Amino acid sequence: MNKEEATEMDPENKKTIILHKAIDMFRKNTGLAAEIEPEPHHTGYAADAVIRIALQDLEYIYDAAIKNAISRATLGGTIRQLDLFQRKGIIVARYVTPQIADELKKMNIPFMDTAGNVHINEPPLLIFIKGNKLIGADLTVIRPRAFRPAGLQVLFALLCNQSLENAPFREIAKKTKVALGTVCMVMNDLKKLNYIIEIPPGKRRLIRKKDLLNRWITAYPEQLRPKQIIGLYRAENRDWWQQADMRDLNIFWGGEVAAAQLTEFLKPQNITVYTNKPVGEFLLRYRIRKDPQGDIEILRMFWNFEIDLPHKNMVPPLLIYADLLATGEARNIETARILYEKELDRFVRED
DNA sequence: GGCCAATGTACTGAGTTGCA
DNA sequence: TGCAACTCAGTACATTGGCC
Repeated sequence: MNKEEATEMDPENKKTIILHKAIDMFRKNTGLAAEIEPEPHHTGYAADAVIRIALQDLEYIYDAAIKNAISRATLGGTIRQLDLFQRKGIIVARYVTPQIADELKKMNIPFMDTAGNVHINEPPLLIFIKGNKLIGADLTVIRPRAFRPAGLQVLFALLCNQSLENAPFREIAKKTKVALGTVCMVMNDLKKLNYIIEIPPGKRRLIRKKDLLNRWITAYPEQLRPKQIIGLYRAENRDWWQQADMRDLNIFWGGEVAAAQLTEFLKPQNITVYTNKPVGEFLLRYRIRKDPQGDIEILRMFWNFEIDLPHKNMVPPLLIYADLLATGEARNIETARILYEKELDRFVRED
C-alpha cells in the first residue's frame, strides 16, 4: 500500500478501531451487553454506526457519531450532528476529558470513549463514568486533504455556491484563495469519499451535502478558524456594534451579532467580524484596542466570492452557523438550530 | 526550560498532459 | 492551439528530539 492509499483508508479504519475499543471498554466497565449493528442504515442522515445496548428485556438503539477527540470547539458541531440522526444519537470518541464529560452530562448527551468513560441517562439505564485515563496506542486520525485548512476553504465555497463544483478548477481556486493544485487534490478527495459524482457529459455533482456540511462545521473550528484569527480586541463603548455599519471598511459581521440579526433570538455577548483589509481605520472609528481577554474577535476572510443574500453586512450563513457551534454554549447551539432551519437548509437541499 | 537542527507535513504554482 | 486537469519539486511552516 502506498502513502496516498494509507491516507485515504486510515480515517475509516481508525473510526472502526475507536468504535470497537469503546464498545469493549463499555462492556467491561458496565457488565452490559453492547453490539454494533452489522448493517448500518443508509437512509436519511447517515450515522457512523448503530449501537444496541441491552438491559435485561430492554434494548436501547443509538445512531453513533464516531470522533477522534471532543473539544469545546467541536462540541457544538457534534451535538448538531446527533440532532440530525433519525434515532437517539450517541458520541463515541477516542477520549472524553472530565470537563467535556461534565458538559455532555449537563446537556444530557450520551457518550462513550475508549478509556471506558460513559454517560447514558435513559431511565432505567443510568450510567456516568468519567476520569478514566487513556492508555495504549495513539489513534490519531489522519485527515483527508478535503478536511485540512485549504480543503475546508474549498468546501466552504462549494457549500455556499450552488453548482460551483462544475466551474473550472482555476475559478474555484480564485474563489477559495487556494492554489490550483490544492483544488485538484481536494476534488479528488471528494470523489473518493463519494461527495462528488461524475455525471456525463463531463459534469460533476456535489452530493450528501448535509453530511458534508456537518463534517465541515466539525473540522472548521479545529483546522481553519485558528489560522484566520487576527486578534482579540475590546471597545470603549460596549454597545458600539448596535448601530455600526462597516461595509465601507470591508468588515462583515459573523457569529453572534449576525445570528442575532438573522434570528432575533440571541442577545450577543461576543462580537465576531471578518475582514480582508487592514483593520486600523476600523479600530480608530469605533475606539477599539487590542486586548487578549477582549470580547471582539477579528478574523481574516478566507473566501473571495459574494452570495446573493438580503443582508449585505454579514458573512455567509454557513460561517455564522459554524461560529455559533464553535462556542459550545447551549444558547448559541439553540440559535444555530433556528439559523439552520431559516437560512441553511436551502444550501444543502439535494436537487 | 530554552535553543537549534532535523524531520515531517501542508501548500503552492510552474510545467506537463490530455482533449476538443 | 488553447484551455482545463493534473503532477510534482520546491518552499514554508510545524513538530520533534537532542543538547546545554
